[in-house]
Amino acid sequence: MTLPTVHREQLAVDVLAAARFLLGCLVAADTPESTVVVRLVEVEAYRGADDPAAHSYRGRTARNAVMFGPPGHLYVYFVYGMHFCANISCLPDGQPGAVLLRAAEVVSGLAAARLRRPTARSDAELARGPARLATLLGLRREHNGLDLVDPLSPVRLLPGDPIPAGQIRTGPRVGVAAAYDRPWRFWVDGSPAVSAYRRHRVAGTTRAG
DNA sequence: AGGCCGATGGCCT
DNA sequence: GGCCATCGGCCTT
Repeated sequence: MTLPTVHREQLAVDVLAAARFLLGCLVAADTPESTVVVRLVEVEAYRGADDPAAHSYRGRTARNAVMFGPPGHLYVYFVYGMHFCANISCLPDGQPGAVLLRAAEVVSGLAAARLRRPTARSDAELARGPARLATLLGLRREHNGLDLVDPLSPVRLLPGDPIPAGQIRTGPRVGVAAAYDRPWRFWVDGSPAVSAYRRHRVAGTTRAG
């Protein structure tokens, strides 16, 4: 028998189409004890070529190199000195783009998930927010570049039940200052795991001393 | 329910 | 040196 798989060419598409495609897909992450599986319910699209908010907008660097590579790979970055966030590369090899994984619902491995996110006060909070989701899946620097389409990978992207188009909502990306009005955030209407919209923090509020 | 703020380090100018 | 694709705690409505 063969397990259902996501095909790389399904991600070799524009970031907006890839974002819609990824809603409802599953991500499976192995732990030593078990496997945690989540269902994606909120994502954001970032396109290197013409999107000032994308990490790849100003060209290729060591950090954003995965965004320029083949689709279906994990782009993990470190932000605010303490959090990791995870993206899936898309667009054909050579064209920079990625979809940020913002929120998910736990499908299986709930006990392991709760251990990884002990501060969550409800199961809906386990993976509500990109850093929380990365923590739940155990994603860190060493997972950067991982091939999510490889069935032998410790973190895998799997197809889920498709989300009916009428259940997909769009709006501006959370916490993004550049190109703040682009409705490139996509989420599943009614999911309790979808994070609330927050505008980016206004500049000039940090104090010296 | 929503705003404000501190923590904390890598990346880029 | 400033800016972050954030979170959690504390405060005010």
